[in-house]
Amino acid sequence: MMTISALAKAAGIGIETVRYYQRRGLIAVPERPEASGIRRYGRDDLTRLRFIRNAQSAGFTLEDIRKLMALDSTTERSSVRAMASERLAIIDEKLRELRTVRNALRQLAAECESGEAGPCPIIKAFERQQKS
Amino acid sequence: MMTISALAKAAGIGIETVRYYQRRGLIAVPERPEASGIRRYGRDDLTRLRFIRNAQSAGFTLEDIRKLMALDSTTERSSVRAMASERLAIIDEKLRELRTVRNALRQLAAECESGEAGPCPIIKAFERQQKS
DNA sequence: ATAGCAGCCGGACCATGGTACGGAGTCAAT
DNA sequence: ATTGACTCCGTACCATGGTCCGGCTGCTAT
Repeated sequence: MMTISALAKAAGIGIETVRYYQRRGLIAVPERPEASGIRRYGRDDLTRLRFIRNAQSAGFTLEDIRKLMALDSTTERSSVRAMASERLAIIDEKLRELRTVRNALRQLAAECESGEAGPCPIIKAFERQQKS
Repeated sequence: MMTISALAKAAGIGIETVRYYQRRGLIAVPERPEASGIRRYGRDDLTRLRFIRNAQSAGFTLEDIRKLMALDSTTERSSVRAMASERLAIIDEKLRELRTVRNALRQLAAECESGEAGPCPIIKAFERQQKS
């Protein structure tokens, strides 16, 4: 069991953020133990916080994440599948996009590297890979 | 030459967004032609708007983009290179992250697909690929 | 010449994801 | 038993990237 600051540190976020998640209903607010004002947190809380971080980098919003976690212990498989595959499609799209953009940037960096005369054609570099 | 609404439409954004970019100094506010109240926009403006969209999907903030465009016509090559390669590193990291996350989601979807008994282990699915 | 749709403009408002503040209570060490 | 560090809690504030509003002016067709 740990205090909120230990928890926040272990999860790599700020204390205020933990409290913010509590307010948003993403993590439970533990009971105060036996007439103490200080709440204690356990491994489960840490696991949930890590889940939140990972899900965030998957592009889920905090609201999505709240719903996902609510589904975790239910047998609502179809909802979970739906959210996962929807997000999967978005991620695949984002991956394609990022790869394209990376290539454009690489090109730009390369062209900017060679020769020292005149400006780098920044806007042009992006023009060449107009997407959609 | 076109009106603001034609410009916005061509760029795939809203009129208000165009005006917002003007306020932010990302695109110029054209002179009103000869005692008319209506400003006219040209291909250059469209090019700039498209550039903004592309740079945004590369993860540049509007402020970054403003700076980049300001550099476009200067000979400040080193600044451009610095911004490009910094962003490039971030994008590569993001790509790695997204790929990991995608695999976790795939796994989740797959496990959730097979069998209809019990809950899907959502939180667990992400746990397995704890990053950094 | 007048209706009615656009454009112009400043300022207010919005959602997301936090971050900071201040006053009060708690706890451990000196 | 007092100090100092930490906790709790509500509320306010912040940055980003827009979006909406209302009153005004301009333009065009009838």
